[in-house]
Amino acid sequence: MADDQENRRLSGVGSRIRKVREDRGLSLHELARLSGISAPALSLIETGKRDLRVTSLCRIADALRIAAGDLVEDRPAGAARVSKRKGYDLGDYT
Amino acid sequence: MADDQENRRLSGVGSRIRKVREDRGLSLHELARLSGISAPALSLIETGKRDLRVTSLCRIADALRIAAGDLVEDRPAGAARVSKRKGYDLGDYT
DNA sequence: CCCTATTTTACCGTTTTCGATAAAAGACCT
DNA sequence: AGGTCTTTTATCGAAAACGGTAAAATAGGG
Repeated sequence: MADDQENRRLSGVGSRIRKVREDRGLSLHELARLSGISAPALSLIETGKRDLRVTSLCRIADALRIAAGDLVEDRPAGAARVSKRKGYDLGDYT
Repeated sequence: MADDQENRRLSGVGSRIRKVREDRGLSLHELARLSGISAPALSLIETGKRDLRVTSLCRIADALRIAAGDLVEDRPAGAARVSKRKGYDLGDYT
């Protein structure tokens, strides 16, 4: 762990959460009440210092009324999302 | 915990992982090697018995070459995804 | 400056993930 | 029947999440 790539992932998740929360005009304490996750824990999550569990992610997403998938990746609101794949052409997989 | 809604969520995540893995023709052991998550752990995850961490979800998604967000929610491959938002009109938030 | 609200950080105790390993259970084939 | 591959389940120990609480920072407003 302390992997650099994973840190970036968690930071991305955290900043996305923070962004939406601030858009909603919510404080950490309010989001804590809505999501059932304590404010200190939320702080760690939003700053990318905690590797949260999937159910926690979903609780936060529900509280923010956003799709949980939109928190784990940068997904421009109305993105087209074509080509998830059709005929899998994945390289080596060795 | 043992919340019913969360169990459904985890089951959904697990079955989505399993589906993609089988589409790729991978065994649990192979996915374990690709993702760095042990086969027993993967078994628990795919059967919805474990609340995995976000970084684990991402490692699995990377190994399967799929977007991590597509694992946490049912997102029909080429879905339009309109209207994630426009002007937030969320009800009470009390 | 003081006061208040918000956020961050630290500590503690409980719970849970996770890898490793092993064993049990299935599935499929000859 | 055996054999092999796959999946599930169990147990163990380490690491980490999480809530709670409390204490520091960090803002903003008067």
